[in-house]
Amino acid sequence: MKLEEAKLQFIQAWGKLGSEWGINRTMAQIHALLMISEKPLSTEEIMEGLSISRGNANMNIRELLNWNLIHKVLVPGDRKEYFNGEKDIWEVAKRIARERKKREIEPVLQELKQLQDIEDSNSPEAKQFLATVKNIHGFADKIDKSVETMLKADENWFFGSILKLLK
Amino acid sequence: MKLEEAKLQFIQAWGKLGSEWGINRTMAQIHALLMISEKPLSTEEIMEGLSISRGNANMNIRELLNWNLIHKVLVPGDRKEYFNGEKDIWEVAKRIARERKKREIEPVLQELKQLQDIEDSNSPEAKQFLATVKNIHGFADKIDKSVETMLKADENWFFGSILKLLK
DNA sequence: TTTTATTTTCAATAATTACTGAAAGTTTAA
DNA sequence: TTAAACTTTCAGTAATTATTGAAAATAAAA
Repeated sequence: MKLEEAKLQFIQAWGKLGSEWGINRTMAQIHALLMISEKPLSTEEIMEGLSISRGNANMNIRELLNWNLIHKVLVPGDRKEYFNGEKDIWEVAKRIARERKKREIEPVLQELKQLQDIEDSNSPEAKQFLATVKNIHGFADKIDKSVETMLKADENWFFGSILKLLK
Repeated sequence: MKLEEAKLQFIQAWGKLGSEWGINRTMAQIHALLMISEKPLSTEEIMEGLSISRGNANMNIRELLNWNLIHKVLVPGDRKEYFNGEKDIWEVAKRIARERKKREIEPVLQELKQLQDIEDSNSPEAKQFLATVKNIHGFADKIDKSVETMLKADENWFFGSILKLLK
């Protein structure tokens, strides 16, 4: 396979994976493009590389900056902004985990806690409800703590600990 | 809070969480409804409970059956099908993990393996590309193996192993 | 059989989400 | 200043994804 072909396929695959997990396809594609580029790219180059409009490129670049998945690079003597992508996938995973924990897991934990405070908690209906909600709450809390662990750990330690269970 | 109100809020929350993670909102809501119901529900009851059409209910029920997240229950002397949901969230997590590993992680692993086989792998461009792809491939493989571990483990063992790292 | 209850399918439509492109805004250099 | 280079915004549009509802298919009962 030719390099250019492989690059395009990689970008497609990353975009597809992103969209399957609730991340905008273009955002994932820009991220992919920057991960495999040896040098930082400008907005123009990103637009060109993915055949997308300036507006689309800009919006998704901002979002990737928010997620800390790419960084702005200043090139001396050039007014344009350039961007480079984090290339260490362990870092990428940690940053995604950090964002999603904050945006999605924590609010659900919050809500589940509230839902356990219901009146007339003695009917069988209420008991079933409370049992399920408590079960999920406990689980979500463990996930939350596991993500925290992962954010503190280094890759080898983290996976080492899990994988040695496999034997 | 009243039980009925809490139930509705739970269904909303579960649907939102699902859609944030690439799972159809209605599918997640039906699953939520069945998790907190003490008795199996018919298609009619699900339609009613969520104010959705028969077609929508049917499609998503089939999909939940495929994912093994709900089960068909036969009520003697009744022609209708009833469904109940898995209420143990650890089981739910394992079943979702199993499906997504199969549908999404495995194909990506496959593809990443192919992408490493490129011609002219000596240019700096190609080296950057290969380094990133290998990095991701190795990572995805670890995730894949971790999910396998989780599928074999029981909940306490699994989380115990991770959480004790936290101290 | 024929009738009735139930489930499945799918074309049409609605809802949601993403994208474009041009105008407005901002920054730097002349 | 003014002009040029660049970035951001956002209304309009396109693309995608989800839903409806009625007809067709299937299964059980009469």
